[in-house]
Amino acid sequence: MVCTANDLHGWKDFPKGLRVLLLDGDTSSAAEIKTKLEEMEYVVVTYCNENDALSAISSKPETFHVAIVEVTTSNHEGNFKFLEAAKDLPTIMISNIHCLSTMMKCIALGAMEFLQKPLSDDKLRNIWQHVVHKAFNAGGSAFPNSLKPIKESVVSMLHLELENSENENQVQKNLEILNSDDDNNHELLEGSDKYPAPSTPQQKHGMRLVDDGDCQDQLNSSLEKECGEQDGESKSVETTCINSLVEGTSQVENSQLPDQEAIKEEENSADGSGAASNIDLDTHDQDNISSSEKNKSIPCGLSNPCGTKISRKKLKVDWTPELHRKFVQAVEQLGVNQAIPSRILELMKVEGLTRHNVASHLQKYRMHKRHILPKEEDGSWSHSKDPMRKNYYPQRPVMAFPPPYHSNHIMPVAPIYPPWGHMACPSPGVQMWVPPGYPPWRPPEIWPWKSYPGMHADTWGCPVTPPPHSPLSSHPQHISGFENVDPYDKSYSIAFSPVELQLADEEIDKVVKEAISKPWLPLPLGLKPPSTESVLSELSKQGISTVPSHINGSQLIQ
DNA sequence: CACTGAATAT
DNA sequence: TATATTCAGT
Repeated sequence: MVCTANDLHGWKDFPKGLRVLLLDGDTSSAAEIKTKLEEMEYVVVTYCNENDALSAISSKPETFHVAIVEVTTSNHEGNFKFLEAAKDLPTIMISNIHCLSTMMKCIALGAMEFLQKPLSDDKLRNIWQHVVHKAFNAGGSAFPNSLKPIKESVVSMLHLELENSENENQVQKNLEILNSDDDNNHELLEGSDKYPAPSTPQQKHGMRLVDDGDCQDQLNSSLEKECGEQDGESKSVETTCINSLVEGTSQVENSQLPDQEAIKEEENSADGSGAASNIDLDTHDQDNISSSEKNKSIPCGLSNPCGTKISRKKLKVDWTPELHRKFVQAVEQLGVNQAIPSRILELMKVEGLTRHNVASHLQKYRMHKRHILPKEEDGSWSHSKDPMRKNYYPQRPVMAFPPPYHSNHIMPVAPIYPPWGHMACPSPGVQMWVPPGYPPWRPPEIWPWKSYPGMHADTWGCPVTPPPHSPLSSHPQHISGFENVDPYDKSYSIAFSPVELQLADEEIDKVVKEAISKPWLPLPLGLKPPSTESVLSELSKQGISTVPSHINGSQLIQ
């Protein structure tokens, strides 16, 4: 298996958001540390006396991942108390005092580390390592729930290393040991957890083992995923991890310089379109030695002696928000009915992306647009659970932009309805019938897709322009064509309000057309199939005098 | 043959 | 689940 971005996802983001309890009687020192930590994207809660801190951890033991506790000559009894009370919380003692016995006592009582003030940035930055350490060493029932995701994340990564290193027996052996050690003994790595973790815990042993060029692309795309939105600090943290993974950098703290290469490479690949970044999906010059035997590349696939650079299994494309945004943009530019993989591919201009990749993604995209994933089949849809949804109208089908509008940001949709508009743009979510009791349409932003942090609500591209009106506000009464179609309108399932009644005619028109174009779908409540005459009459009212020949074609299904 | 879109596999 | 791969149809 290759390094997937997902596998690394949890890891590289990991330090970010880690919750730190900071107990420091010296408020200015506390503030300084808090500031630093927050710059490093830790979440810090400061306490100035141990009682507050104690009550905090006793009432909500899962609140924090790690604690930093100051020891002074005057308060160390209290802090020792904290230390004992916070056995499950990786705790780092900090102090101005240089008393060996105090240090020893702290450590003996379970502190992970004893640091002298002033704290270096590096020490602070790496406190997450204690969390990981604890996550792997804390056993049994004492294992804090808050650490589980972290452990899972790391386990996932280690597992991945295992699979990636088939070509290195030594490495694999080490990893097996490491993996089998997950649950308890880490002598091999750390000696014993009675002793303080060094400031650079041995987790790096595991990381160092990852040495597979295969990861590079994926890592880049992972990087790319985050770069758009995150500040430099967090980037440096994550690339720190990545670098140590890829290059075997052992000193995590020092790895910021090498980072620049990766970042630069990525920046270079960013095109001029203004997109935040660009994926470098390279599908031709690397090998995946661990390619599966089942694949056609079968027998000589493994460590093929003949092939220096064999055609390796393609990397999974990670459809990052950015990549997806390009995709959606391309689809929108093309218009739904022109959005075929090859053209999307052209418009996306993403190197290495294949038509197949796009086709696959397009398939999924369409599936969701057709809300093929029926969830909430109960009646709960009528009263939106999502407060946003209420104000969100899927208003109109995604239409092609005229060429001048091909900018790289999502344009307000000024739909262009070609004569074949309603046919050309089935926009199934918009026009599809909804059986009674069935969720009429789910705005894309609440699709049950994996939601990327920072993924914009319109990332899935559909309603790019929130309608200027709510159903109860001044709704233009004479919108031509189908623009007024509002499949989400409650009028399908809920009593018509007086205002909504104004829409009724339009809705009926819409319904009629829908019925014509999709005869296989059930009619909405209370409606009978229209007669051909009435349909034609309605159409002519809309200025459509002739019914396109394909209007009844089953080709509409596609 | 090259492509699409759906089905199926991983 | 997300993406890749396969497959049938054009």
